[in-house]
Amino acid sequence: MTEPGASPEDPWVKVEYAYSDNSLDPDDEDSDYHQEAYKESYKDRRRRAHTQAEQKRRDAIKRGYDDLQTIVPTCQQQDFSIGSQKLSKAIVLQKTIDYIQFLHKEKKKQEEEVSTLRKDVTALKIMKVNYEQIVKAHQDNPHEGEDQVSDQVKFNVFQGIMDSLFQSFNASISVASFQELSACVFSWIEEHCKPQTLREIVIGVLHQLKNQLY
DNA sequence: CGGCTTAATACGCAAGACCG
DNA sequence: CGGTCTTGCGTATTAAGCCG
Repeated sequence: MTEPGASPEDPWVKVEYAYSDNSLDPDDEDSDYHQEAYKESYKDRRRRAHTQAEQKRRDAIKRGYDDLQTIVPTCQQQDFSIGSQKLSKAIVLQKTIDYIQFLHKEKKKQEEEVSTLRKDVTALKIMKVNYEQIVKAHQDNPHEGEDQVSDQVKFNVFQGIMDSLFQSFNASISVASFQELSACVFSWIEEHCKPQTLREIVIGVLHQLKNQLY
């Protein structure tokens, strides 16, 4: 950076600002000896300053590698036959990359697990509501169900549910080939076999059968 | 006053020497 | 062989001076 007041035409004056040296007088411009000596001093000072700056830069890089080795668990594993050994920079970098990739995979796995657990919670909540309804129905009419339900009744319930599902399936899927059918099945399941939909179907079938029986 | 030029300085990289 | 140090070089940044 240029010091204020320094003339660009006279670099050695600028040097006086940047690297002041009491042993050399930059004002003594008549002396070639002093000029040369000052030039040399300037060069030396520049070189030293640069060397120091470079050392500082290397220190910063070294600190970075040391920090990585401290932070990354796979860099801390020790070979007990040798003891704690310093890893090369290349190895520290490679292990760091591997560790970051491992963390990414772990994160993805955990996100998938959370999603699955959320779905489980929803399903369990629905089941809980159903069981509570069953319990309430039993409390309202304690003698209902004491008679053994016949296989025929069970079959009728199952048949009613399946019939209802088939109607929905048949109405939503109109395809020309088996390949098309295969492709449609999953989207139909996702759309029409949601827990809430199934619950409504089952309730409808049970109501219908109940009316028929009593 | 804003844009351009110039010079000094800061910064970063790479090559080569050296060391353990 | 890997790390460190020194040094030269190129580029970016900054400040001063000049000019229309």
